[in-house]
Amino acid sequence: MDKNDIVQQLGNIFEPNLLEEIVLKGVLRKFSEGAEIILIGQKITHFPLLLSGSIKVLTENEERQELLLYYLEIGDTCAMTLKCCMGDSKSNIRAEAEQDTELIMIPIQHMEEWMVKYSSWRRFIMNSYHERLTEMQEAIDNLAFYDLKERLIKYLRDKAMINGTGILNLTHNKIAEELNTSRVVISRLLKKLENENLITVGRNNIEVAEFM
DNA sequence: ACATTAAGTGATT
DNA sequence: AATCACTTAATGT
Repeated sequence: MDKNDIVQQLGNIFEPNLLEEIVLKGVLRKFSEGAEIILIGQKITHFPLLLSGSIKVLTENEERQELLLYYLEIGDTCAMTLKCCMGDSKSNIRAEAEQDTELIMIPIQHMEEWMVKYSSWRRFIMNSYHERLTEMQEAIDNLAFYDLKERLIKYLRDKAMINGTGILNLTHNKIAEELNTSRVVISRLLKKLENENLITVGRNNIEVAEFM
């Protein structure tokens, strides 16, 4: 991916002068599927702008139990990282490449400067906060108001959407971890969903039906 | 052939 | 819905 591609991907979001600065100051990075992008407790020196692929963002407690929060797609940035730029600079989330992903990493010192200089940057930041906050709210009432079976259905549907395919390479164990439950329970629920013809399950993969 | 990892099952809380 | 203990099946070396 070269400069022209970057301009292409982000051209609708940012004004030309800002685009130039992004290309100039940013560092291009690639992560392959499954790679860890940000770890909990990691110090944040750059914040990511997503060029291609997708990233999943999770929280984790002291016992290393995790919970999926939301996905980032092209043109998104991580609001949690933005938060880190403001105050204390340790990450309280974990980010992992959901697919092969290209990012442009921008040193955090440009944050504030750009807020003053570029209106498209201000709009972008506000927008990101808004979107992420909305997604967080969804994640919360998902947790509070739905049982595990419904959460699992949502999880599979989102995953299929993000990956653009109904065929998901997942183990029951991975799903259980991301939904913070146990493998046995997931296995049983998947079997139920299969009986309802919503999915078909195989070893290391699940196929989500079209209409789901 | 053997060890490892993923998934299925029944019983219990 | 979680946990335990155990089985079966698939896969890697």
